[in-house]
Amino acid sequence: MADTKDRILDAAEALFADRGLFETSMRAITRAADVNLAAANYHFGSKEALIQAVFARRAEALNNRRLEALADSRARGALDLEAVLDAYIRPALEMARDEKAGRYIRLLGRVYTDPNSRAGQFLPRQYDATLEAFKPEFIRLLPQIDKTELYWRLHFLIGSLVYCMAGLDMMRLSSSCYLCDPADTEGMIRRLIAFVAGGLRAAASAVQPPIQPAVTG
Amino acid sequence: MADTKDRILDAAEALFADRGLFETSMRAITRAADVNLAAANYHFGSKEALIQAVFARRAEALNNRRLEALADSRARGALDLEAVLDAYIRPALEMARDEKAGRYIRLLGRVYTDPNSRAGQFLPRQYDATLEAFKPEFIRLLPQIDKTELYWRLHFLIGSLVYCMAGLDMMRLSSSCYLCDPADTEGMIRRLIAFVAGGLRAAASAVQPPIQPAVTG
DNA sequence: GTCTATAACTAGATAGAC
DNA sequence: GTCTATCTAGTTATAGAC
Repeated sequence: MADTKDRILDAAEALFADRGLFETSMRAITRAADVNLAAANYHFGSKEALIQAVFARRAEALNNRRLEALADSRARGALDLEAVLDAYIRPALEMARDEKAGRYIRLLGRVYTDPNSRAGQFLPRQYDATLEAFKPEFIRLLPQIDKTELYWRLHFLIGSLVYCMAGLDMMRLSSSCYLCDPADTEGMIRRLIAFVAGGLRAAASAVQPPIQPAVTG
Repeated sequence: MADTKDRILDAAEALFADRGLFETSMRAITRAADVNLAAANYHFGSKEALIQAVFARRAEALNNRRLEALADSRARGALDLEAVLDAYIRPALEMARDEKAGRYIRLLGRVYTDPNSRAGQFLPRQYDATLEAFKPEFIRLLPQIDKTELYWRLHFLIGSLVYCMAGLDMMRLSSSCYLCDPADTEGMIRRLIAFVAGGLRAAASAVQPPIQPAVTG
């Protein structure tokens, strides 16, 4: 049996992932957690603080799993591009399969594209350092790609990943995706790695400089 | 001077993009539009109906620009993978530069990862047909990629694109992206096309079948 | 730590005058 | 079509008994 604080965090995490931060009331959370409304405010102080607690609880675990995966691969000496991508992508998508932590991954995928959400203010702090730790590997493995280009590509990579995290429910968005099995985590991980590896390795010359070099307003 | 209905749509679109659907009250919208609260309900009936009207207003324009771009390229006979991607990606990201329609693109990018938002229910209907129109071209241009693999890759493509649409504000997510200029629309379009083209073309063999073929729960 | 009760406020929607 | 005023129901947060 989880104690009150954990039950509130679990219920909040699940409801936030399903309905959104703002759409979820403290009353709905405490009802789901079978806890008194006043108790939630006693433990967390405010809804805002509860939101932060929900995110803080899992961020460190995800960061650690990514950094450990990178260190493990490095220890085995086999640090090619696919291995680096695996270390970054796999922890997130495997966590998505976990019944409880999976709700956090879905939630994270949702608020990631939400710059004005309150989450947009602390998420960078929670995940920036880990991305920075991966960056030297990308630079080393893709010396032919200039840095501006590379950073754009990392941006695109994160977009694909976040979209997968946000929910495989979204696959309905295209009716034709009936062939894709959202439950096939391993297939999704491998396919995503192959896709972004291909994108990262694409010839830099494929991008011509803008037609109007610098004078554009 | 726009009439009342358009002023309400404009204000709603802007506020929805900045704060989210649920976070924006009818009062905030009518205040921004300098319109009476009751007038908004008179014209649209409910907040829900107003939300639908905001999305419906621009969806057709975006679809048409994509389909016209595809037809134009086809008419010029130069229909390679990059041209197809350009026809799909450019209309969205160029629209993002427009002062008014740009707010819709940001809004669209945000709600796209929000399957439980009310928007998640009508967005598929609004954009599915257009994606279907592009799909035969991808199949034709990438015959070596099997369909399941290809549909996954289209999913990843949409993820990258949506992330770009959602906001270049997000680039702050990684401090190192100071090199990327979010205002460089043309550069972003070309780089995104190069990236996803590389991903779509990646060797299919890069994805091995899952370790446990079919028996996994 | 947990509860009841409630304060203080905001939401969407509408009735009815003009 | 546009307004004021208001209804009903929901929200966060807290005071104070236990």
